[in-house]
Amino acid sequence: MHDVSTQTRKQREIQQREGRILDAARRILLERGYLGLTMDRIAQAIDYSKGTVYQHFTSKEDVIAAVTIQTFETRMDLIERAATFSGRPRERMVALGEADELFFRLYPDYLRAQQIIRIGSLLAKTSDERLATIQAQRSRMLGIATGVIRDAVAQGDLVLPMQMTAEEMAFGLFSLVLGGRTLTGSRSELSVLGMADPFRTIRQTTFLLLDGFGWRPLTTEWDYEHTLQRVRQEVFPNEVERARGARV
Amino acid sequence: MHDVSTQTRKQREIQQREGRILDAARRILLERGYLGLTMDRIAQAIDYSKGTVYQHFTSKEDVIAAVTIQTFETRMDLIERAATFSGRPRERMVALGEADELFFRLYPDYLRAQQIIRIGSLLAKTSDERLATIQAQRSRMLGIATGVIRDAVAQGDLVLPMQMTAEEMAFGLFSLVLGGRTLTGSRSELSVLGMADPFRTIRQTTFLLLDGFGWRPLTTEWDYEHTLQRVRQEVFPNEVERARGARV
DNA sequence: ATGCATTCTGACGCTTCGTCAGGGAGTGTC
DNA sequence: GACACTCCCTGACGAAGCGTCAGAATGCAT
Repeated sequence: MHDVSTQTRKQREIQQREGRILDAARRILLERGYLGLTMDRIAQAIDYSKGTVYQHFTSKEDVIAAVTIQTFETRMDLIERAATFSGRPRERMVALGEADELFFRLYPDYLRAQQIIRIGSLLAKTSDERLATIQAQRSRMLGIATGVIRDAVAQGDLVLPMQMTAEEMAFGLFSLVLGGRTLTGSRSELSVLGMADPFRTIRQTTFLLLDGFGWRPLTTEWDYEHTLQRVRQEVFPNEVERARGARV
Repeated sequence: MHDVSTQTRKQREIQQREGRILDAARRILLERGYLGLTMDRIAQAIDYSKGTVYQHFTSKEDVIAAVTIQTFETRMDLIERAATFSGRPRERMVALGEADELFFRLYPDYLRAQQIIRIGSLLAKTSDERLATIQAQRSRMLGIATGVIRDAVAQGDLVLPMQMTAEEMAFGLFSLVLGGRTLTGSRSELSVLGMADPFRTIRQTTFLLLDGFGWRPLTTEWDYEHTLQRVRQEVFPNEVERARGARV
């Protein structure tokens, strides 16, 4: 073996380069879309040869997967912070929703990468390891949501309706949010719908779905707008500020 | 000008070929995914040269768009039939949901094509005319949903909650269904969720969302399972039978 | 048969992908 | 400082797909 510090320097350089690749990919993806993202372009952007890029990623789909994995960590960070919010379980669920809304406002490129990756035949081109990571991330996020649901049941705030499981309820909530974001993402669909503030609509619909679940206290019994204010001030003051700045 | 009937024969032939192209594309898309769909492959499948395929479509994305447009007509057909179902407005909304569920059961390839087309930079490669058609189709479908919502309001069964508009409510419903289908589409996500019957879960969640909207009669006041049975028997006997056969 | 119009074809140039033989650059040894 | 060794980087290359277009083929009219 040779000098450790030198070894490390090189390794650090490589590690760093991976970050630069992802940054470049993110930018290109946002500017030129999926078809505009090419390995040559990435290589040129980071001023290395294509072969070097291929030492980090097996394909351009693999790069995109890595982009989503990286950004997902930020997403989880916000969600985990939201989960620490103290209050009735339903208030914590509202906090989770707010965390995710802020996330999508702050990182609009995530949605795009996500949608590309979701296309079956593309995901198949990523490395197995990355695939497993994505799987693990999803289940981590799901765990937090079902956890809050179970807490609500334990506290007597919620009786699972129609013999649904906590997972099925979480599935419903995720569906609503994912679908809403997807529709929001394609400008043309929004214009058809003539929606002013899709984020607000998704939020309101989520509130009403929770009412439909019979999750106490209902919106008629509790001021969730106030809860929202608290979450924003107490948990996400910086993010709210940044989201205000970012035009989405 | 020459003989009209001959002219027509040729034109019919061309028309017919367009159908064959779409059929082939659908099949290839289902079997080999987006990346496996190539213009050469399509040409080979219909036993014509690539150039001929290009006389119908400008690009492979254009083909996919045409696939969705064609299948969407089937979707609209089911939805329009559902809209004729007589009953309280909420029952008609249930009928719409059932129509769409049957549609996705019967034509699973639609979801795939849809997701591809939704990716911005791909949609950009389709012809303007097709783009306009897609736009028109969406607004047609939206119109039916908002129509039912407005009927409910007119009949006093529904008071729009939280100052939402009919369009925003429709947006919420579409979001839920679209998101649910998307999650259902990717096997890996389902396995994480451990869902037995995602279609049922989406249906139940929709019911509960309508409850959340305060749309009378609520599930506690009315047997919508019975409504569902009626819809299936009275409007979609054939489709239900076919859906039973199709393993999705 | 001949001319004309319309349609079809596949070879072609171009782009991107992913690979890999060969050329550094850095490190350790004497 | 020379040499050997390892690790990393490079860009040229074959393969594959895209979209085009000059020319062949087909069908119709006279």
